[in-house]
Amino acid sequence: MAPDLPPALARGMADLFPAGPEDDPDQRLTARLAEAERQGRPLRVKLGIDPTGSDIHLGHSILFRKLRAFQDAGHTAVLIIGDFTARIGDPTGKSSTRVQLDAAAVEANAATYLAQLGEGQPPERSLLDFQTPGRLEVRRNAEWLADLDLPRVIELLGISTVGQMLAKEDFANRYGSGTPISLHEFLYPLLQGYDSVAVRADLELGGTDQKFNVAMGRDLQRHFGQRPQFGLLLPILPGLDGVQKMSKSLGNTVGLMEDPLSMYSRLEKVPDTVVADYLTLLTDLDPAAQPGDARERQKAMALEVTATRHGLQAALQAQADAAGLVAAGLAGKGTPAAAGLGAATVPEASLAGLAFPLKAFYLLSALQVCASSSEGRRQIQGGGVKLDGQKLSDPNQEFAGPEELTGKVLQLGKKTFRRLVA
RNA sequence: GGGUCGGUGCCCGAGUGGUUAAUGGGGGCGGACUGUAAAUCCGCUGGCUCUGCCUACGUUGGUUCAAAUCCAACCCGGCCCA
Repeated sequence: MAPDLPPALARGMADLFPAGPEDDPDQRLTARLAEAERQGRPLRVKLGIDPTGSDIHLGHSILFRKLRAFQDAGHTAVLIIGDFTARIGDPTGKSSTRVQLDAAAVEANAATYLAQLGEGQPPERSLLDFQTPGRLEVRRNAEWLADLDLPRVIELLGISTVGQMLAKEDFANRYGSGTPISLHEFLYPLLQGYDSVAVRADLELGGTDQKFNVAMGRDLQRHFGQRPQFGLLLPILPGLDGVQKMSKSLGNTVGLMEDPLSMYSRLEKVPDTVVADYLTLLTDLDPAAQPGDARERQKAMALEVTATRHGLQAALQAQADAAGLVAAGLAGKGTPAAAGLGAATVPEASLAGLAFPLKAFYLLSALQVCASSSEGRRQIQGGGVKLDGQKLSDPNQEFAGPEELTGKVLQLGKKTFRRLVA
């Protein structure tokens, strides 16, 4: 690793390659940075995302934060939206009409991604700098992948070998365990690598699981007569369980768009073992300078991460509310200070449009606090539902009209709250 | 293409004609406990404004009073052979 990479760029880094002689701009990122500065040319820093879902979570955000660090250092972020790769990446055979539908969904996802990254927002309030001229280039890879002709595809396939592909950890695992691997999946690393060729990347960012693909980009660039890119890899952020990676399908994520209270209260109970990682990867604080007490360290981390998204004011309010809820809970009686909760931190739920009289379990599903009315029924029977601190016991309890509920706080478990409004 | 084994609820995995949304584990949710955590213990874990009614064991048909369990075709996958 280069010891002299600026701290903002080096922070949290898991791997940087190649790492050859210190003065070789093709072998050493610091030398390339120095060269770029001499030439007055920003580096082109590539980050690819596949718009396969609609929510960005903190696990994704560490890469965007790093990309932002390069923007702030004066370089050009090349954000590649994998609208083409996201489509072909789907599991086995979809009909062509299905592919068309997917294209629309992919485009919709891409739009929500950009919005979550802060498109249209001033730089200080968004994850990426969308406004400073020359700092951001958003590209879609269908631009150059959709029209690849067969000869070119065959050329790409010729650059790698089955042996190389099977050396990739993911493929090796699946092959070894008898899990299917479709042939087109072999094309994936090649297409991602071709993205680097298309945008003439100097550097690609990715998680450590991307090493193979980033390295493939280097091979392809060399094949097409370009200077191979560097690869800067960041760790995979552990999820809220502290064990597995943060991933939506594992349900251990914190969404970028979550309200301050839920963001804070989920973060402050993350396992001690990952607090340092979160501090390093999600904030600019010095982990070593944090409180020695484990609980205090959790709180400091949760506060700071929440503040990076919602501002310090909202984060402090969320912290106070979370503490208030706990205090009320420990007191073991009465409302968890429904009135004391900061209005901004408790999401509102509208009663408008509901048909009265309605039963308690139906309220839960109608407000989408529970996934189904059956689940609502079970939660009430399980004693997990409170209205203004009063435990509900009968799922069939009826409310005659909205006035019985308006202004009250509906609570499911310890961390889901809805302020009922007309 | 041939042979063979297999496709069960969020995941893994029992079940091989007949009370029952379908053993068990994981995960998830709720409760107790606690540092709002971990560990542990308990409950829940298909849907429906639900004392009942629906839909479920790859798909479609068939046999039977009765099928996830038997038969046929088809779809999908692993392994071996080509």
